[in-house]
Amino acid sequence: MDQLSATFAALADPTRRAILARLTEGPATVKELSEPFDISGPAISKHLRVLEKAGLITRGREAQWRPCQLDATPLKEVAVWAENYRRFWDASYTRLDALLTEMKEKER
Amino acid sequence: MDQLSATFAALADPTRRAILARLTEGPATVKELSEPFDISGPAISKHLRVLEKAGLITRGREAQWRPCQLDATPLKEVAVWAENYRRFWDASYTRLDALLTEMKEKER
DNA sequence: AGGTTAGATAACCAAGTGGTTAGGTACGAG
DNA sequence: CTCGTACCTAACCACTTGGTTATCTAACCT
Repeated sequence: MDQLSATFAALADPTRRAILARLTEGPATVKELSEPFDISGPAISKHLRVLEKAGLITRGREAQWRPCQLDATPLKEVAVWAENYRRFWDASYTRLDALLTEMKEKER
Repeated sequence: MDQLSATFAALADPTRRAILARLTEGPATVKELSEPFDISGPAISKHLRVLEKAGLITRGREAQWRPCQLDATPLKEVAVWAENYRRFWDASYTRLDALLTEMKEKER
């Protein structure tokens, strides 16, 4: 699986997006991350492994804790990818397109 | 499944992203879309249904053809979502953060 | 040494995914 | 009317996913 696909797949789950959102406030242990959710520890562990494989988090070691930290670099690729489609949703780009078409019309 | 999750899930497949890329050049029939890929028609049909459910394409009817058209509005949500993480990857934002921290230090 | 806590792993399950082949529908052309 | 084309649905398969419970390791605290 390529990097971009892995990132999109990781982001497709609301729990994982919530974990990322939490990590914007700073590093957290697995226990802290699991607190807001009504699912078991192993389930969180799996989510974290998916996020780690996608390169969205890094994990350290401190005694019996394994603190997680956000790594947003893959999200830059996502933003860049999405931006390529801006002209298909952005009204001003649509107007620009219309203007260009009009100019071409006048040229003839 | 919420809208954003559906969009991310749809984008997690390279074939579907390639289909979207093709549709930026204008509408296309199912046959035309399937041409670049070495997979069966039904497989393409399934991909198109996923894209349609995610609101990324719309489909018309013209005789025996079912032309597909890009609808990029869900991608705007993706771009907005990703932008919220910009400060975690963008160097200039990091520098801004450092500046703000420095200013706070001086205040004390 | 013994108990508690943080976390990972294993084994399992139901549901979903991406692909296939086979067969059905709808339309245009001869 | 019949044939070919475009497309869909159905049934199936292997694999993945998101969850569970049970069990393990590692570190800390008495």
